[in-house]
Amino acid sequence: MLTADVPPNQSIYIKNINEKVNKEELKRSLYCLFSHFGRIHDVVALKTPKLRGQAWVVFTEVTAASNAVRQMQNFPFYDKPMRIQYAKSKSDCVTKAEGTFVPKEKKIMQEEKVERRQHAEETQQPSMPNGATAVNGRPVPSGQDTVPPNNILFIQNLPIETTGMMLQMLFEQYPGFKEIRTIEAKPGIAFVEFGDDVQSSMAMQALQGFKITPPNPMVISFAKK
DNA sequence: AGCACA
Repeated sequence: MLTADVPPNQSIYIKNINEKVNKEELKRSLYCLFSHFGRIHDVVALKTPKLRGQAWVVFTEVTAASNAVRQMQNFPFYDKPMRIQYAKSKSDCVTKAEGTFVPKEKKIMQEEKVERRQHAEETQQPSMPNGATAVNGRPVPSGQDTVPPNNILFIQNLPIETTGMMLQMLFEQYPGFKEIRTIEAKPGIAFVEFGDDVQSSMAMQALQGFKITPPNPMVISFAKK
């Protein structure tokens, strides 16, 4: 009832998105924010008059989409609560993959005013900053991630000789970085605070699996509230 | 509020 009567779909439809955020940044943020639920096939966002403030995130699994719809419902994203539903139809990237794609001959190009008020980037695929789709060669898990997003990250599996300074060097390059917190009594773990959940997610995605020393790929998750 | 992908 809450999520409208749209049948499950591997693509989710998100609305009530802050329209001021730049399209490419939006796609990157969505990718980061939702990649914890499973592998993402594509993120679609348009800034046309009809479509701004909305976006689609295409998962490879319906179950990932289901978890995303439930867990991220009303998530404060750029100061506005996300409203998430299943998409009404399959995404083109999906039908293309399964060979059932049909080009739209119905709709002729009637509304083509490519709004390029900003830079004309053409990076279509929301690739990750470090190109990582897996941590340590393992696929990104999707089940254990029931911890909701948090502006504070929990870092594990650090070599015991890691210093706060070393961590700061790594994390301060990401927007919104606030501080590193280590615990004397507990080497090997740390907390890293960011301004908000979106920023912490970006850093997590970028540094997930990063090795300060070869045998110690970082394991980053959201801290529990 | 608004369901597209060229």
